Amino acid sequence: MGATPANEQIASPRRAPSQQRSRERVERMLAAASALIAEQGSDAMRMGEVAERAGVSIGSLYQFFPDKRAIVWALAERYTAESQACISAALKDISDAEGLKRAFSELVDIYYGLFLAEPVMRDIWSGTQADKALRQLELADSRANAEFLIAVLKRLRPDADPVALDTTAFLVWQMGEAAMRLAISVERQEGDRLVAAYKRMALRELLAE
Amino acid sequence: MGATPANEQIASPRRAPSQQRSRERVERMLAAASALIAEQGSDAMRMGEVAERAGVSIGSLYQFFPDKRAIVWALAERYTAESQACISAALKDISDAEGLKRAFSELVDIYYGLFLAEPVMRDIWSGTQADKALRQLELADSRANAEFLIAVLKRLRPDADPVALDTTAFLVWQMGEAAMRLAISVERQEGDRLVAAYKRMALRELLAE
DNA sequence: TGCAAATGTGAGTATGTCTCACATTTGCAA
DNA sequence: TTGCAAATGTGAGACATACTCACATTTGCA
Repeated sequence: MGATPANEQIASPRRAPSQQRSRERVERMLAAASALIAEQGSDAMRMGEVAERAGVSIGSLYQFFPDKRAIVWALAERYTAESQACISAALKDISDAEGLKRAFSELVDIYYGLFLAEPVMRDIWSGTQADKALRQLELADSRANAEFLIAVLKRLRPDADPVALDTTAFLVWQMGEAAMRLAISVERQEGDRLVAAYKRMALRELLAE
Repeated sequence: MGATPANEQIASPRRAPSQQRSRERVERMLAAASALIAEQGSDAMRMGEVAERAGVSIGSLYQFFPDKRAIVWALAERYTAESQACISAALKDISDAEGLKRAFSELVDIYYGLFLAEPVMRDIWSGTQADKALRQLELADSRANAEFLIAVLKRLRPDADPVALDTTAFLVWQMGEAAMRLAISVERQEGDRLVAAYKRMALRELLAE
């Protein structure tokens, strides 16, 4: 292994490519990075490999991207910009509950499809630079915890579809973990509000199935 | 910066400490790691520093932990084991909806408290080894996206508490992103079920506030 | 007491990110 | 056309850090 120093900031391209030539080269760098991420994941992607595949020197790479993360981030930005437009379009002219229902449902499908299809997004989101193996262990842990919840639900609702209960309980549990993660990443006060809101949401789902 | 090779597996302690002496030393290593993580985060934690602070050589560290992640994971395991017991106790004897309500609510509070108080858990969960800065950017993006949802809700429910709507929309949105991440980490079929379940859950929350 | 297994050591290796001094090309004004 | 500054390009190597390994020491036990 090598080092990964404490990181301080996200830096934007160190220098914007102003000439045609460099713009094309930057494009090639991004394409190479995208391909490598699709093949091996951003963690295994090597800067030297990106440079080689793009047909540029490693120095050129660092001319336009201050560090490795900047490349990944630049790729991610394209999708987020794209999806932002899509979101605003989908939710723009909703006037009633029925409209919200349809638009929201469609939006989720589109998003899900995007995540499924786009290797770069998959890589970035399926653990944000983290370990695949570690994530699997976390999931196993989470499943074990959700079991307790499943047991409760099955006791309270013996005649419900078991698969549906499993899904609900696992989702509720995972949403809980996600809510906690979120809560500790924001201001304490907002975090408290979010956790309280999660509690309501989860209970509504658990009780009124 | 240094290298971070492709990672393959999670390995357990390379060798279990069988003598009293080594058990104490392993304990010191974990304590040192825990302190360093609390101070600077696991990403900035250096193996050499852990060894030094524990008063052992770096070779000893690797005698019992196959790699850096193993240390972090060993620390995390203590908490997960602890919390697992807590969960099973809280959900053990629930027989009615009222009981579930109370027990679940309590459970969430305990969990939230644990996350808030425990630096190691904070570190592991607040982005699983990932960038703090990147996470902040993601959050900002997510907030921007949630804005569209907030706008819709305010249109549909002009007289509701704005702060509550903000919280709900942001939470629903974040839960959506979390659900997608989850969905692409499991088998496709289960992923589809989870996304569908999220959709129901989110709409229930959005419509029946 | 002796010896094998367990444990301890830290200089050295491997592998990666990123820098820097210098070469080349481009746009443009004189 | 020429000259020159700014933009761009290069890659050897500085640098940082995880991890290994050949060897030293200590322990449990017959």
